[in-house]
Amino acid sequence: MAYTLDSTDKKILNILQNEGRITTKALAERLNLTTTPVFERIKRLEKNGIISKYAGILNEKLIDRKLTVFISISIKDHARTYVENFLKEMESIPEVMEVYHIAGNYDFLVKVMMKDMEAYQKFVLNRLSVINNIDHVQSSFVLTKNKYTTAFELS
Amino acid sequence: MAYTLDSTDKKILNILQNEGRITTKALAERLNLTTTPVFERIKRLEKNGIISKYAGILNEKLIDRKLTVFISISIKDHARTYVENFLKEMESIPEVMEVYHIAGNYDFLVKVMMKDMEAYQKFVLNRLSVINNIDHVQSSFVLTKNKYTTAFELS
DNA sequence: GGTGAAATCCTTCTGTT
DNA sequence: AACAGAAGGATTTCACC
Repeated sequence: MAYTLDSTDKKILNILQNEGRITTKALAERLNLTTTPVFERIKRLEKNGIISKYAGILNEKLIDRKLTVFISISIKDHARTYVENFLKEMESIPEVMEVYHIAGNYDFLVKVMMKDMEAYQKFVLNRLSVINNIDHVQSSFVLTKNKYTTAFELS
Repeated sequence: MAYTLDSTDKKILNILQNEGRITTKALAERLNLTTTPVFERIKRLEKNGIISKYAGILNEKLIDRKLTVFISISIKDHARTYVENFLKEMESIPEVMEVYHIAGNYDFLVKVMMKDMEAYQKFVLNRLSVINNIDHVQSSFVLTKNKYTTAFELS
């Protein structure tokens, strides 16, 4: 790695991962430091890309995106152009939140979040099934989200 | 829904989802508004739980969590106590980032992020295989993360 | 690595339309 | 719903340890 995180960096990151809008001053008080070193450390962590962004996380139920589906997809032709075409297509669809190239029974795992089953049907019909390189598709519908975090526990 | 989001709310949310630490003043300037209405709208969106939190998002490669695995798990006994026991166990493991109860070929989808394959082996051996209600486990190793966003496109 | 202080900028509230 | 203005805080830089 470019450099190592000391215990103060880790404490800062553990807090910022869960309270991204905390003031530097409040963060400094929790660590029993003054604002200057904390300010400088945060700026450094941002500049080095360790903190890649700050995200306001919305409650999907309250903005009418109640349906989450994980779609396992295998493709027929694994030639580069076909794979890139598939990925470009997925990239352009706003309801597609995540796309992973995976090793295992399928080639890709795709997470979509949408309003309801009708929207999902339309997505499959109009966006997925029109890609003619697709071999097999298996949809896993999320019944409950039992755990979800973007925060790593740094120690 | 409790109330509807107007177009100003949506613009605020679209920005805060991607720039969670932006100042109210800078946000207001982008919308050609003064700080007061923007400040009040943000507070309301937070209070109503539409914005559930602000998260600093870290680059997993730079903090030594290069391996992501999606684990599909089916359980033998679906009695409530067994399910709750499984979920409690997953909840307590920091490398487990996400757990979904799903409908489909498996019962649960679990996302873990760890240092390397050795750490994953230890996780399977010491945390997963000791749960004796587990029937079948299928691991999908992430080769590349092609798309990842926590932001919904509100319009 | 850290502190303290000063200038600047932002937040937050009140009064007004 | 939004604006303008003001007081109190926070950010950011700088000199110093």
